[in-house]
Amino acid sequence: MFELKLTEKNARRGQLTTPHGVVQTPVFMNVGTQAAIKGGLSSDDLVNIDCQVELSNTYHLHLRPGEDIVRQLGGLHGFMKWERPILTDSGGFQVFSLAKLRKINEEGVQFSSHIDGHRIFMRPEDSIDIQLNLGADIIMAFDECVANPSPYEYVKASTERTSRWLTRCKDEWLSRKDSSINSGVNLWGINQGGVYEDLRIAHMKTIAEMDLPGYSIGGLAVGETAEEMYNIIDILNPIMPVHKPRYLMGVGTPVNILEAVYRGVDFFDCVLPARNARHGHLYTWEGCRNIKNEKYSKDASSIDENCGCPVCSKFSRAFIRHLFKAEEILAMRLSVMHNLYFYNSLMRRIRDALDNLQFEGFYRKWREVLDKRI
RNA sequence: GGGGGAAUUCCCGAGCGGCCAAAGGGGGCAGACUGUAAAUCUGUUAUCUAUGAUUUCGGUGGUUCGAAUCCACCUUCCCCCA
Repeated sequence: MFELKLTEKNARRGQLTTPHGVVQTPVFMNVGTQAAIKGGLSSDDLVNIDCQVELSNTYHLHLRPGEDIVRQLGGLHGFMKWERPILTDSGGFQVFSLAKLRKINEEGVQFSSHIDGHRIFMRPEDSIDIQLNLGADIIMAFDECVANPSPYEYVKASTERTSRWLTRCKDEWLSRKDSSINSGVNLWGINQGGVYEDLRIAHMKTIAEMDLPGYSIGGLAVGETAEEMYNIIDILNPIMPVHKPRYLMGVGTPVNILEAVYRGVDFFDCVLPARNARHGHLYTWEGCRNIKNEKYSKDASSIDENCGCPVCSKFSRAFIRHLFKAEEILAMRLSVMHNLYFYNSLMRRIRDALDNLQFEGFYRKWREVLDKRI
């Protein structure tokens, strides 16, 4: 259950209780699509970088190793030895990201496996079944993450289908959850509608009536401008259920997150910090730096002098740059640890600011800094 | 001592008379990335007073309207025979 502890303007400070513990919000969920954080981090590392929730993926784990194996090995928690909460995404994002490898109809989505091409037909019921077998604490409705730009008529039809799929997801969840390996599992619905305000509002009203334990905003950060994204959040804010968690899927940059917290969002996830880390773009409290740049070749200081992460307490910029140039996997491991620690500590600072009712000032200060390139 | 082969831009390497500042790869430099088909992808990599100009293909000289490409000699390296 979700408890809204306090608000400052639209920003919210809350906590979510799950079968695997309490989550303090606003929170950034660390993405481990295939039950692993890319870059070589283990569940121990996740604890050390202050991760509250780990996120994995239905489509990818269904293909490999398969949810039956995961279930036999204790669900995702036992499989990857992670004791804190887990959220699984439904495969809806793969409807978008693997668009060339799938066909949609009313019944569901036929994917051609990106690994070997074999066909997988995924209905909403199948996505829920897989997620229940994976044993997540929060499972997501199976939706179509609609590409941007898309014609109004397409988005309208797609969003209406996503509503029908949500009913099927809810029915499957309700009838199956008590006999699943994690009976306390919650299903969250996903809002779609592209950049069309009326479709967004109509869809949110429809899914809010279904009285699900949580709601997310999907289909953003897929090509629209940041202002369009913020506008969608703004128009949804007054019609989203107040006492239920709000999750902005797949977002975003540190400033995106700050702006979205300011607009009332509680949950986030994004591959950006991990992917950027693997590519040498490291976040600091002065902005983002590309550690591979030549100017760091002799720099003895840490990635961020003001960072308390296990990497910054020890290693120099020059060393990490060298590891990238030498293509040592340690470059990625250390960089991913740093960036995820940065995101998790950003969220901690946001929560602290809210607890002290000083988020407004925090927001105004850091929105100017965090996306800078240095 | 005799015979044969090779020298190309940061490196390897293609080119064998004009379409060559010179393919391709590597390396270098920089950029992109937002519910992860991403350890991926893109740009760039002689110089300048830059929609043009100048200097480059071991060196020097020559043939030609025109040479990285043909000729002569020189230098260096590799292989084979003695």
